[in-house]
Amino acid sequence: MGDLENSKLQAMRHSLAHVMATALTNLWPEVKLGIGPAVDTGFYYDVDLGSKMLTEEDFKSITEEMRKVINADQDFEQYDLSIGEALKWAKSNNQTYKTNLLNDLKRSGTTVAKDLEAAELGTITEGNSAVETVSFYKNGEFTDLCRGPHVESTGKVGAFKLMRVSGAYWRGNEKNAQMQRIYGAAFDTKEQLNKHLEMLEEAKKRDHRKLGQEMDLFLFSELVGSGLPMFTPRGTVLREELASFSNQLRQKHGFQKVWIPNITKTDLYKVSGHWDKFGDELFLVESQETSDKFALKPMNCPHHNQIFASQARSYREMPVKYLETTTVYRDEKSGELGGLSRVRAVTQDDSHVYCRSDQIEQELNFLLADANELYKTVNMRLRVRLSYRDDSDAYLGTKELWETAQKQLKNAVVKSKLDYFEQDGEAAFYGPKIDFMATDALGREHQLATVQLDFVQPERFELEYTGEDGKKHRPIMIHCALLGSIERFLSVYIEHSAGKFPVWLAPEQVRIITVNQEDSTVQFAQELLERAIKLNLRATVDNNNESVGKKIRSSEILKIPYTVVIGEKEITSGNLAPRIRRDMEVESDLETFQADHFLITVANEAVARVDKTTLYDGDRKL
RNA sequence: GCCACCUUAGCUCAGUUGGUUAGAGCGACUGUUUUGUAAACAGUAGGUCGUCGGUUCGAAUCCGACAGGUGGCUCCA
Repeated sequence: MGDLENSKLQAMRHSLAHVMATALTNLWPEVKLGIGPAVDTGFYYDVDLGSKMLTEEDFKSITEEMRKVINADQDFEQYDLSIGEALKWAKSNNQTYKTNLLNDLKRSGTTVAKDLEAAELGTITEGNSAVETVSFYKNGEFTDLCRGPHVESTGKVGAFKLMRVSGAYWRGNEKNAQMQRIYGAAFDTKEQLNKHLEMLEEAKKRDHRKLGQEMDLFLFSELVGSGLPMFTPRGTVLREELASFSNQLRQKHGFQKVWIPNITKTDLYKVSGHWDKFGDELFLVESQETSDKFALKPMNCPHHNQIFASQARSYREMPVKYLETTTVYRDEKSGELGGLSRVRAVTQDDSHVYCRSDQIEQELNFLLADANELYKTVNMRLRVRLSYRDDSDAYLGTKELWETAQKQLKNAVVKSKLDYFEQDGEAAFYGPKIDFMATDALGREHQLATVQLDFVQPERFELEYTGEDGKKHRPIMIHCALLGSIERFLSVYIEHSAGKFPVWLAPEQVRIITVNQEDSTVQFAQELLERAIKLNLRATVDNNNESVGKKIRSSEILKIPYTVVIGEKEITSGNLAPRIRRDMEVESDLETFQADHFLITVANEAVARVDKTTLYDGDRKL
């Protein structure tokens, strides 16, 4: 989409916010308006209706009122007022939020206007000079403080649908009053809107919480507590296959597995500096035997540092690389939890490199290659953001160190051929980083993997190695998680794949169904199962007293990739006609198999992590 | 943590304006059937209606608190 079209769409969406505000004012004249910008897929307006609580049932009347405003095709007229006059307008209309905005604009030298507000209000930030005049838009009887731009008239606003209402703090600050935010989706055409709504529908069908239950992957229990997922045998297969893939990739590059306990004395975090950073998020553990204070680990690096520091290190053994898939615990605020995407027990496929500053690039090459391979295998497009420091003093470590590190970061990324962009001021205070963005089958972007350089922890823990010169040197640390957190990754991946896992990840790869329960049939099925298990396949026999159709159905519901039916025919011929999950692409000559040939083919497919699944494509429903 | 909404059997859901023993489908179990590529038939067992408290002659239904969930906000990356 071109910039021009894009800005037209933005104007249209923003105009719809005004149309909605007009409708709300018509319906509830006492409404106080906050701000109403265009967003990604539509628009919203924050409003204060006093004690009136909007629900989705109000959408019908609001939408009808909006239709009236649209049908009246009122012109959007722009005019300027001095700040003083604008304040009078706000006061006489009892628009206290607008008064608040105008007062800030008046002394804009001191205003910290958020980007959204700046765009919405047209705050002139250059030179920090106070604003003297402000822009208004009027349509029909409705007037609003607004920079625009708008479409010419209310009749030209495209297709929209009110989506939901939720709470939102005035100016995004939790100390301020809470307003009601009404969201609408809006697009140029009805078709585009429908396509968007269809995508949301599809997303709902794939919701990992729904599939997690249907496919028996994971669960929560009120007795265990919120944000603490448990995984069934099926879900655990997914976790372990993913983790072992992620580990294998790095083990090929010299990473070694380590193991650490899940709790530690809090002193560890006083040394690392995390004590202050984590604050309330730290789960504290009380010892009944000693006076030591413990905490559940919220990250692994300080523990790993102890392993590194346990010996005198030579430059010859650098880099030292540790790997561990382990769970960290963070006490998130209750309202922030949701499904597997935000949990309180987070399993990271964590790794740490301790290296010399001249080895950064080489190590990054490895990690980028690993990330590339992992995301290629799970069929997600990857792009990266290089997050650098800016000129402020908010960073630790020398400028020279930052410069050489950032240069190596960029070299490695260029070499990896990944799409990338660079951003100053996005680095952590302790080092620059690479953030990976993975795009799922519905086009949504997720941040999963990260690679971060760290100049601070080696300092805090006084990590060192002896150089060629016989002197002590500080290593650089590189933190890396390829999946990020397994829980979060699964929340994304289950929706990405809609639960149609490729063979290597499928909790159950082959299901053997018997046509009847006669001894010969069951025995043949049992023997086939044994051969499958010898090939490390995850297979089961279903010899329940049910119709074949019924048993096929339950196999389909579990999205098992291959289902074979065993009856008279198979027993006599020794050939199988596997039923292949519908989304998988198959070469035509693979339709009937000699039994062992079939099992070996599937086993090879699993080992090679071949992915035959076809992903969602908006125009082609699967 | 804040705002709104939600919580009835393992799952998905009915349940009139508060009124006897709270229903259905799927699943589970038992029996009949011996099944050929997405649902055979019959029967049985499952619920202190999330928990605690209140209003009422009477509460799944009304009110409150708490827990859990959902959508946002804030946070986090």
